[in-house]
Amino acid sequence: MPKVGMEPVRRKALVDAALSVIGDRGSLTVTMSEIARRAGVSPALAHHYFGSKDRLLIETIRFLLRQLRDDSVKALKRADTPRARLSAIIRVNFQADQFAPETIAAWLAFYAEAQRSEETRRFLVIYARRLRSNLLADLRRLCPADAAERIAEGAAAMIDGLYIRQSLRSVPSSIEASISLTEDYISSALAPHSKED
Amino acid sequence: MPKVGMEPVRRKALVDAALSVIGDRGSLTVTMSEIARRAGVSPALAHHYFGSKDRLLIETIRFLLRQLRDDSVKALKRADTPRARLSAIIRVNFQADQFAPETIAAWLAFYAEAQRSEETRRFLVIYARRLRSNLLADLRRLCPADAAERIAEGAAAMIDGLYIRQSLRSVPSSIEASISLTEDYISSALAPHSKED
DNA sequence: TTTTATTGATTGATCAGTCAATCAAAAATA
DNA sequence: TATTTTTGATTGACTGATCAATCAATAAAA
Repeated sequence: MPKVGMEPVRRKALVDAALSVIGDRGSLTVTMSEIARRAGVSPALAHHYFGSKDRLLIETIRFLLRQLRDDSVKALKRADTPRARLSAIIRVNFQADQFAPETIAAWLAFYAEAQRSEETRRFLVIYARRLRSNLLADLRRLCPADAAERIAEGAAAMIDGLYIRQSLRSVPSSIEASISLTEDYISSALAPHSKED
Repeated sequence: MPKVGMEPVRRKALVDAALSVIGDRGSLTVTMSEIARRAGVSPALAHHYFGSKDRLLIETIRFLLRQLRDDSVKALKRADTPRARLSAIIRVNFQADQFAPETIAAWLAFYAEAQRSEETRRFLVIYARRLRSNLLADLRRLCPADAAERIAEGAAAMIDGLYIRQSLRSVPSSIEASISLTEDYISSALAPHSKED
């Protein structure tokens, strides 16, 4: 089996496996053995490539973040008006794969971890800021700066809140319902500033 | 020392200690020894009274929930108009002690735990439903039923979202800012339904 | 004396992390 | 081309630490 060039393959497989195990378990208290087993390698190999469990977990959250960023960039490219761009941002956050129970569980686990790990916290702060500033950029074109800031703050909070509420699987709020709730918030918050009507 | 009637005293001390340790650590992966130490007793005593770590944790979240419910009941008693009651609900959720970093960390930890523990999940679902139905009751008096449902959903999500965003301590959003953001959401969502203007 | 409160000592399980050894491909050499 | 050397990939077995849970023993009240 020892073919050369396995490193990137194994790293990817281990990060995928970590995400999958974390999603299933809904917690970061997963063992290296379990992750390695799902990736089809030995626990020792996971340590070989990542050095420690913490590093593997950090790489895993970076992966999650990168994916969301890439999706955002792609979606924003397809939208032209400020209002369409706002809708695109909302849609990306509630995309099917983002809204899958395992993905939500993983994000939640990382939020909890951020209370202990400074590095994890930094990554999540990056996410929070990015969401806020993406919204802000387009809102500024639709209303005064101070209103834009408030609406961005509110919309970001609503998105995160719909997300966390979804994690309880209590009121099976659908993707569409979440999107339209956020859309309506932005629309009615913008209403007083719209030129027409 | 063995004075009779210590059980309720110890139970309370242990639950308080658990909450405190969880808040500090920002995680449920805390040891019984640590909790017991903070409560000033031996780990064995904690097991004696609670049977297991899981039970102690469950009692701890029940305590958190009961506290929030009691505060809500008290606040609602002081408000008379529907709109004032809505404000009261919002204010309770952003109360100083609820918004303290350790409390937020504890809630977050329990949300993560809810992915694994059915019992923990049930408790959080109760919280989510209560918030929603408290809001709903008064909203129904201010707008049509379908709009009330949507606004309740949105406001609950915004509250939870502001909460989780606060946990990152990135944009030091103040209590007042969070309250007014939620108030504004409700006001502007209600605007189209208001009799005047 | 019986009951309640309390603990120290111990056990058994779980895990992250280490390490020496193996195996096979690739590169170097003959 | 054939042979040897080097190197990357991989693992099984092990270690040390941590921790939940148990239990027998003690001490003080009732």
